[in-house]
Parts: sequence; structure tokens; C-alpha cells
Amino acid sequence: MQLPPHWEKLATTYFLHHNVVALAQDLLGKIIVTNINEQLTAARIVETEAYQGITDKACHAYGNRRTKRTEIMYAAGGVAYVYLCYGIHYLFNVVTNHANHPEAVLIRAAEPIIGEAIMQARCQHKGLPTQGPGKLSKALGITQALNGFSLQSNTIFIASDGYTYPANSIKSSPRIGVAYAKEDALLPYRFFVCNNKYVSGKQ
DNA sequence: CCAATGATTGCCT
DNA sequence: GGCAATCATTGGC
Repeated sequence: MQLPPHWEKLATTYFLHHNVVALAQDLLGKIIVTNINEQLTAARIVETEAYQGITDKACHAYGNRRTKRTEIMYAAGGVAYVYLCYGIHYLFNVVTNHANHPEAVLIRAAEPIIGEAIMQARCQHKGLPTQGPGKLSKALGITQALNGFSLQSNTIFIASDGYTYPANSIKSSPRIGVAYAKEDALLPYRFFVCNNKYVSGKQ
């Protein structure tokens, strides 16, 4: 696989950062790359959410809950956490922090860079292929089979081309669809690039 | 064992 | 704006 020369795969150490909220914000502008069934696709991340470990009621690992599903969140950062939501959609998360600190960043939306036609086709050419976490996974070819995959693999990883969004174009808000988390539902852990058409929901 | 429920989307009115 | 689709995971019995 040949990437553009100035793209650099993010190293494992990047994902070991202890502040998942800061990491969620920093991931805006980075590029998610998948190479599935010989189909290369890449998209620049424009919307993320932080899930802050065992004290965050919205996090699957709240209360140190360890189940077959959540187990991968307890691994050291730099692996994929993929799970099925509403019985229909695969949601892609990046596990962060050191082992036994179960934190993750949900990647909610991205702007296509490479393989836009592949993404459109995977989404049956309906609407923007990478707007919203379910469609994004579908467009990138992400399924449960990728759960636990290392982001150092060549199948799925995150790269930087040095681009960053200006600080004044980044906004935060409460996370989407977590009303059940009561007071933690109000935490401003969603980050997005404003005026970007791929961002889901309200801006 | 079984019923309830979601980190959503798309189609319908 | 409302709601059905659709199923793995979860927790209670």
C-alpha cells in the first residue's frame, strides 16, 4: 500500500495519552485510513466524542464493568473498539490511555480524501457517505471483524499529514444519544469542526 | 431462559 | 418531526 509521502501513521505512544478529552479534540484533522478487501479509503476526521473511563456514566466501561464486549477497552491504547449499535450500525472507537484505563474516542464523522467512490458505493450512494458514526463505519468497510485490531496494522490506522483545523473553527457540545447518562450527559465531550457539512446533528 | 434496550439511520407523512 | 428497523449485549429471574 502506498500512502501520500507526507502522511505519517500515528505511533502507539500517541494513543497512550492519559487525557482522552484532549485526545478527542486533537484527533480532529487526523486521517483515518482503511485498506479492506484491497480497497483503500481515507477520510479526515471532523467529529469525535470522548468516553472517559470508569467514572463516566455514558461510557460502556462505567463502574469498571468488564464484559466480553467491553474487554477490549481495557487494553492499552491504539486498538480499535467496534460494536453494533441498535442492532444495525457498527460504531468505530479508538481505545486510548494505558492498559486498565478503559477510555475511548468515538469517531463520528469524517471528510473523504481517498476512495470517495468506494465509500459512496458501500453506502448505496445515499447521502453523504461519512456523516454520522454508523455511515462512516459502513463507508470505510469497518465491521465487528475489526474489533481489537491494532492501529499499527495496515488494515486500519490513523495518519497525520500535518494539517490542523484552526482553533476557532473547533467547537464542543454534549455528546449525542447519551441522555441515559444523567448528569454526565451534559459534559462537553463532543468535538467538531464547525461549518463542515459532514458533521452530524446540530452544530 | 427471556425481555429490555441502545454512543443510529432512513423513510414516511 | 415521528417512528420503524433490527439484534448483540445485558441483567434479571
